[in-house]
Amino acid sequence: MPKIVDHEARRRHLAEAVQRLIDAKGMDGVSLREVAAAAGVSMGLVQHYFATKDELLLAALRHLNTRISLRVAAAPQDSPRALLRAGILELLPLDDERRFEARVGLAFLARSVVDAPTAELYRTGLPYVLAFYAGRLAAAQAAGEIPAALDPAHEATVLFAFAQGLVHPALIGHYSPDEVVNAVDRHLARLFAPA
Amino acid sequence: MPKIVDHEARRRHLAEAVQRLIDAKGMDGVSLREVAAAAGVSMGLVQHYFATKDELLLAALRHLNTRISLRVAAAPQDSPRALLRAGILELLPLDDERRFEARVGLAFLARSVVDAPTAELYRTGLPYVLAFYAGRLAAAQAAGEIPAALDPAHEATVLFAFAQGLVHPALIGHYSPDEVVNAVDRHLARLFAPA
DNA sequence: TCCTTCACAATGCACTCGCATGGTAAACAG
DNA sequence: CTGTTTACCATGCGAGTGCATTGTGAAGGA
Repeated sequence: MPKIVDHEARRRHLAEAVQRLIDAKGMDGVSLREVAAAAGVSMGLVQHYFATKDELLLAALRHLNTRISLRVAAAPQDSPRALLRAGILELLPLDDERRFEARVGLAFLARSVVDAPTAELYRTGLPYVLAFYAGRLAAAQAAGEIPAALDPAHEATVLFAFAQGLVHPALIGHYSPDEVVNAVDRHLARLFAPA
Repeated sequence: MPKIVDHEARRRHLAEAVQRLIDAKGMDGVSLREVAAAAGVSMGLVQHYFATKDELLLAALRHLNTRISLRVAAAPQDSPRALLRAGILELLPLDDERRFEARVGLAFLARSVVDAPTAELYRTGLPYVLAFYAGRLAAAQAAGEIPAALDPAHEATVLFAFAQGLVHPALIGHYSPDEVVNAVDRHLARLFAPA
């Protein structure tokens, strides 16, 4: 047996280099050579771990998704409302880290329109995201914090779409982070208003 | 004076070819050669009307914006509510034409993250779009169709972000056109509910 | 010791890219 | 007619692309 290497660590390292490149130059600023340079490795290594560029990009997207998911999962589980709020704010470019993720994420969103495997990733992931929101909404409903007449699934759709729709205006500077948080809080306040 | 040519017509023709290419292959599927081929002209002509590729892409985005704006402006001016609804549905991929526009628009949205001139276009355009929604909401308020306690500017933000957030899930097939329309109508119905 | 296997590295290839260059044809002014 | 201006076309260049190929060194099993 030859050298022992942590494959997953290498792949993560490369995926992060890809994300940094997308953040800096956009999706078409990503070339195998630049990825290798950004990761501080040779181009041969990149090819060793990813057979094609498509695989590399897909891995970068998966890595992004798991990072965000982990952060949401690590949010304090206090009240359904707080968890819901945290789950929304994690998607919005409120600080450097989330701004980075939002920029990269938007590039992949656009890619998914013309790349079937990328679209498939979103298509399978979306139900889980919506179920998360709907679940918190239903829990709040059970606790009597939200009118029972509301449909959690529909409210989850509105909430998620609303949050997603805030991303781009925030990225180009139309809304400040404070304005984004305020907009979200006003929306939540209305949901959690007494019937 | 040499040959007389309709410059704007030529530029529009090229801009539409660019949009078709973006729809088919995404933003990085656009090359000067392919644009020329898609437009049925020589590559030299493309260069004659656009000094750089960036200019060409920017023209394609402007052309897209004016097309959508014209359609919204042509909507029946019945009630504020109907106009508001029409103004939202025009942005959503409910039929082939709007689906085409949404796909192209999303590509430019992603580009605006890394291309300053593109971002500038969105940044200057957004206030007008939001003002359109806020204006219709205020009119409905004046007519007593919407609770006076609501803030038109905030509701415009929510409405527009919500609509924008529906675009991508609809594009990848998570929501059918009917589901999209229903979601919008449910949101509107709540706004227009008696206080 | 040999030999296989894995982990890379280096190079080369065929292709595409945006753009610059240089030419030609047509239309009108003089 | 000549000259100038505009509208194009064809070609070429240098740079960069993804990927295939080949080579090399190290780590263990037999």
